[in-house]
Amino acid sequence: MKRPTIADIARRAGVSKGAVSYALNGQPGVSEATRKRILAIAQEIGFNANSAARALSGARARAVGLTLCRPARILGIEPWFMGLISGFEAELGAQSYALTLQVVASPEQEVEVYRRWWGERRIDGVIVTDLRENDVRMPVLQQLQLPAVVIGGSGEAGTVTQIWSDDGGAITEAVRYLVALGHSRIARVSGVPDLLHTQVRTKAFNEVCASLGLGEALTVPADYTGEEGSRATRRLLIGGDRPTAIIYDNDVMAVAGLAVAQEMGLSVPGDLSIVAWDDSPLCSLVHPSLTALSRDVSGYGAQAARELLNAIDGKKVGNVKAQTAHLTPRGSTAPPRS
Amino acid sequence: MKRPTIADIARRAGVSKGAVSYALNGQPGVSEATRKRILAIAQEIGFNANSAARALSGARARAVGLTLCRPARILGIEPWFMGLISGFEAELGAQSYALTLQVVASPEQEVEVYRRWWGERRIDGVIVTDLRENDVRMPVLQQLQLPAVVIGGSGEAGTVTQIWSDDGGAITEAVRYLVALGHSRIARVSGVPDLLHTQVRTKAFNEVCASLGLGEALTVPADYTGEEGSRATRRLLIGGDRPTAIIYDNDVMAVAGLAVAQEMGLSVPGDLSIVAWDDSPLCSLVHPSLTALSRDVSGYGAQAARELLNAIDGKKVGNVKAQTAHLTPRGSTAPPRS
DNA sequence: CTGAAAGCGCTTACAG
DNA sequence: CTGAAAGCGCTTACAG
Repeated sequence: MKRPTIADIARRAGVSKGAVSYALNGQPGVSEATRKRILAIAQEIGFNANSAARALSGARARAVGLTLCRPARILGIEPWFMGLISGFEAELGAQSYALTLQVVASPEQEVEVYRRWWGERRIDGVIVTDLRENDVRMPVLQQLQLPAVVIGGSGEAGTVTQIWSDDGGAITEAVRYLVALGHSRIARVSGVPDLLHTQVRTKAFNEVCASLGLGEALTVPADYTGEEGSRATRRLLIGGDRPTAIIYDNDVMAVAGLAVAQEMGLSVPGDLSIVAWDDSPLCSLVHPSLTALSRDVSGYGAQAARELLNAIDGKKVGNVKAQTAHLTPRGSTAPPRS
Repeated sequence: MKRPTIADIARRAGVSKGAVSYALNGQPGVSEATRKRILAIAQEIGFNANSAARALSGARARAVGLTLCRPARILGIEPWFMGLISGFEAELGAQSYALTLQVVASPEQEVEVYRRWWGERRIDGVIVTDLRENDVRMPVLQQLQLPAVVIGGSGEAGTVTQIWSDDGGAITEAVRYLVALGHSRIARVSGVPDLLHTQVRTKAFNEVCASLGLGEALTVPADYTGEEGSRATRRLLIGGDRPTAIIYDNDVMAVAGLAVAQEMGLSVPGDLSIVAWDDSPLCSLVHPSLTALSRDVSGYGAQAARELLNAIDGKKVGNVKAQTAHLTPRGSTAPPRS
């Protein structure tokens, strides 16, 4: 059961190994008839080029890396990453690129993994998520000259291709919608404050609240987990002048917030309106279903993969703006009961 | 910025490349002093062995493969897979094995991916999930002699190492608990009926219901998605003689079922008790929190990875029984309101 | 204990 | 259009 090599094909076709390589890779240097014959033989014997040999002789590793820096307990229920991953796959699979995954505990570990992967030539590029202010990974990517694409930056020009979306615009739309419904006390439960896109959202939230005369814009920082989402929600609802609407930075915290409201005997949306970021099936799973800022997460992932493949091919690309999330009203938002 | 090779180390240490290789891999053939010197240099210049070269010269690819055969929309919210993945990682990372992921649409595609990966020598083994009756993947694994470990089989001896858990025992415990609370009309919403562990659960459910004299054990088949979970739940609750308790084969469907009950004006647990399989943070996220059959999913994954590494090392291992899921009572179960 | 060399399976200039 | 050969960076028998 030895796995077939180009030498086997060459022997059966009566040509050199070089010719087989050219034929298989669609390079010029073999006649059309020979190419056809070689391809037929390869097909017949179930040939797959040894990826190690290929990578070693200067070609690509044909794999890209993704590190996931979240504790296991949150990774599991945040639909966001799996949505991204299936988007990557749609694009990578088409080009038979593999996706190599590693779960890490900190950005420092991510850096180590990047170094190791790149040193081992195990991957041709990486997809970077959760960009932070002064992110430790960026100088390393630059130093290693590791092709990369960053997801979730602020859109500011940098040294690495970014896929970003106008989160500020999206949150502005959400606030305007709530105000139109009659809300004036609108609070927000945010994701990790270090993340760049959290900062973008916070800034936009503050601005729109100010411009609409809503007074102080209250953002309670959390970390995307259900536990922190619950805690932040309780903190907001316990006060005397409690908000009539809360915007959450992800769907998991919004669902947790809904549970807290129910547990406190508040009706949603009667006493409290809820808006979730990152619409996912989770938002439609609960009762009432959650109004959400929707975007095509797997499309976003596919776009990122496409840009990364371009970067690997040496095509320098600037930042790419993805679709802005749009509001999908569902059962969790309504005029406040006065 | 050329990446360093063993030749660079050999030159700096004044030894041959062979000596460097022995030193780096902990093989005998170099003196302790030389080994130390070589390791220090490798450390200093940030050497990582080129994985392609290593794999090509007969060593391992140091990667294992995992295919995920679920539509993107469900993958995203099912905590199960991410839990498994983080378990794999805990074990693989420690041995610096990489995890290669591919999302596929069907078992037939999984077979193709296995063939390609193995042909390319891209991976040393695969983790197989969602075992079905007469699974098309099994003969291929055997034919290719591809090291593998199967998750979620029935525990019957086969040609491939299995990690399995006693799902029958777990569901029996859940039914007994509900009966002890006073329930007699207990229904179940199952996962995909083709899957072996679904069949194991169904059989055990039927048996325990019969042995406790509960009459016909009603299982409505679904597919793990929220949509089907809702549909199945509606179907069960619409009838005249509706169940007072429902056991769901995963957490996502249980959450959907809870929403349906709420939407129909039924109180949980007053009018309906709910038990979810696969306890995950999702179960604690909703209100009321869901009673669940818990197990350590990422521990399960770690165990699977460990067995796979053993299989790759040629150690033949029999089936491994993992911890049986145990009942974690929460707010969604109570005596039925009569 | 160490060095020189073959070989893994490809790709790719270089000759014919 | 095709063949013969070098080379990618390791590992591993084989001599010394």
